[in-house]
Amino acid sequence: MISERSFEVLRAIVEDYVSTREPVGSKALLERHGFGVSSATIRNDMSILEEEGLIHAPHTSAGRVPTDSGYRLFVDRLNELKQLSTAERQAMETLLSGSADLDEILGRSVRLLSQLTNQVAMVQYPTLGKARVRAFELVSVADTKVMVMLISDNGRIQQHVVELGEVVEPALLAQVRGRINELVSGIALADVAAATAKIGEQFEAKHRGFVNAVVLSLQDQVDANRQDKLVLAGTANLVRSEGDFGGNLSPLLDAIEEQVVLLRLISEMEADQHGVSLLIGSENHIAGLNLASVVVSGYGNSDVPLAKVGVLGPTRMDYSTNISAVRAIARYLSKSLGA
Amino acid sequence: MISERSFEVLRAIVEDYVSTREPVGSKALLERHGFGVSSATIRNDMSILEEEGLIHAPHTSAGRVPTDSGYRLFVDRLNELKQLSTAERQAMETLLSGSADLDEILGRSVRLLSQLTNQVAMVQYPTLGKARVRAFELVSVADTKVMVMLISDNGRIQQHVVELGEVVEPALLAQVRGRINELVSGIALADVAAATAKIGEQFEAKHRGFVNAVVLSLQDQVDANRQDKLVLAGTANLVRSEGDFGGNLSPLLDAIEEQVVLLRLISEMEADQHGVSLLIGSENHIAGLNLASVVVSGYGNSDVPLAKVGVLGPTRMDYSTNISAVRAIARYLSKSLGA
DNA sequence: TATTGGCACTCAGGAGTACTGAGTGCTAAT
DNA sequence: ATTAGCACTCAGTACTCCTGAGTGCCAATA
Repeated sequence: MISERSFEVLRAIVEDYVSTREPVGSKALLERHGFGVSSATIRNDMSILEEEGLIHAPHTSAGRVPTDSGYRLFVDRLNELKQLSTAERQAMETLLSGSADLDEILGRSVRLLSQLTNQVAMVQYPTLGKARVRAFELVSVADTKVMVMLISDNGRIQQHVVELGEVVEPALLAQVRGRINELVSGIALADVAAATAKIGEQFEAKHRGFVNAVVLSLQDQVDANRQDKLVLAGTANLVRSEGDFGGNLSPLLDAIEEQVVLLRLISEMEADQHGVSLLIGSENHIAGLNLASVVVSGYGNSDVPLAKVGVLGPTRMDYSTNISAVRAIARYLSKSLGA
Repeated sequence: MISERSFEVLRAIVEDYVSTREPVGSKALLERHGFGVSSATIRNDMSILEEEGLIHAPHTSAGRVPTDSGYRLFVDRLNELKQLSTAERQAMETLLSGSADLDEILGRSVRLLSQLTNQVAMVQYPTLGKARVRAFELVSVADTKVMVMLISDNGRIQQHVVELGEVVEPALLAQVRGRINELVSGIALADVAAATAKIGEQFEAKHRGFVNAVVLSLQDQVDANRQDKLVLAGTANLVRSEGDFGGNLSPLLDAIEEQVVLLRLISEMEADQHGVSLLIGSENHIAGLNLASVVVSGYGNSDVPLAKVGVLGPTRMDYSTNISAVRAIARYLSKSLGA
């Protein structure tokens, strides 16, 4: 077990390294943080930390840099998080004010989060989980096109325009709309496919093409909830911290385009302290992301998280700020969507 | 006036420089393109080109690099564009197949364009121009929330969820919906505000709050068409050609986040040859974009363009490929949205 | 007049060398 | 357990030298 002071030294190293981006040496450490001891003592502590694998010297005559384990210990012992500034709180308030639909809420949140943290921010679309159908709508948008809409009781709206290839009379449209609504209103999304499976039979043969097209679109929309989507913002921030990634951003950028990888990664993360979970550097097992850290939190109406929100950045990030920003945004999302 | 061969030399320099990223010298030029002359002759031609300001030597003992004017002349004399490969055509076909709503079409197009060109692709949302209202819909999505939808006759759908702060009965909802529809169906978008201005008066006082909230949202949506939006894709590509921007991407990234700047830029560009217009390097007068080129084309139902689509990249780009890709996507968009 | 071979000249970029100073590890003293 | 002192290491910088790709010019040629 390392001593209390040794840990303080680790903390100081992490903080200095994060803010200066340069390996920190024993003397510089003394100047910035007034430990009541000499540099030799610090050096002893540092050598202990190095034995424990918490810090590491890039080369003999350089200072030390935290290892992934070092960051991990630092974070695990992080007891007070940096507070959001008043300006930041204000931005949150403004954001909160205008009520809006899901897309807009997520879009704004993710942009705000990326601004607060200067990292790449990501929000996962909420899975519908146990959500139920509130209403089904069918709206004519052109002679041969209808828009199929599915509204869930958590406020999520999905829609899709279907090309029918034939003109459909308003009366029939209304009839189909009514019939499907009867069938699906109030049932769980998971049951929609079963409930609508045989609806075609209830209509005359010549209308079945149309009815089936609509039902198919409806089922697609339900399915689309499973393969959830990710909204990203602030990719530009990656470029600004290119140095921290060894100048090689390609794997990162690829992972970002390949949203699937990120999605799986964040879905598998379990919340720990502060309701936030993080993966530091090589703790994630994705090739090319070993210099990156991910901070995520769940959000949702109750204690059951609907989905995740978080940031991605270099291991050399300001964990304290980022954790509190992610928490704040998660709280906001929970409040906005939990209604 | 420069001779025919001198122009061929310029063309070769542009092509070689674009593909190798290195200043091209007289000897290298001879090897790749078998001009029937000696390197000394080429050098003479090059010195003419340099006098004309079409090429430029980064330093005495280096080869030549095209200047902005050089690229410009090259592009203006570009008579045959690179054809899309069959694979690329196929991708377009696939894209074309699934019919979809506006967001989806634009989203897919912009992604495809960025893949075809390896540049940052951008599509401007179509302004509605002379579009008319096809239908107005009011859908209840939660006890105190309704979704206000506006469907235009060019297939564009806009929607917004409005928080009412009170529960509204379905009957009233239907009534309002019907009334507004009567008022706005078929009229030009520009006239919506006028048509709905006094509708509140037609309802009982206790319902006016609700009615006005709905009408306000409707008017907002019409207004939103004026301040058009831009969809971007492939920002990551910028990073890959970082070298061409002198390693300083910040102004570029800023311009991209500041969509306004880009929007103004592309709106002001007038189509020239091939229906495509381009700004090369310092031809655009935006600080920080002087190493970037922009290729845009209008798209729309008839000859009247609704909006622009294009790519942004380093001046050292493959203009031929990019121009034809932009044209192809513009054609596709026109076809998809012109219906 | 246009083209060519030849030659002197230039200079970015790579390789080699020396120097500096931040930082370490160790040891003996407190 | 802490400290002062000291020898040692080595990344980064600065400097020099060298090479070779590339140019510009000129006199000779077609």
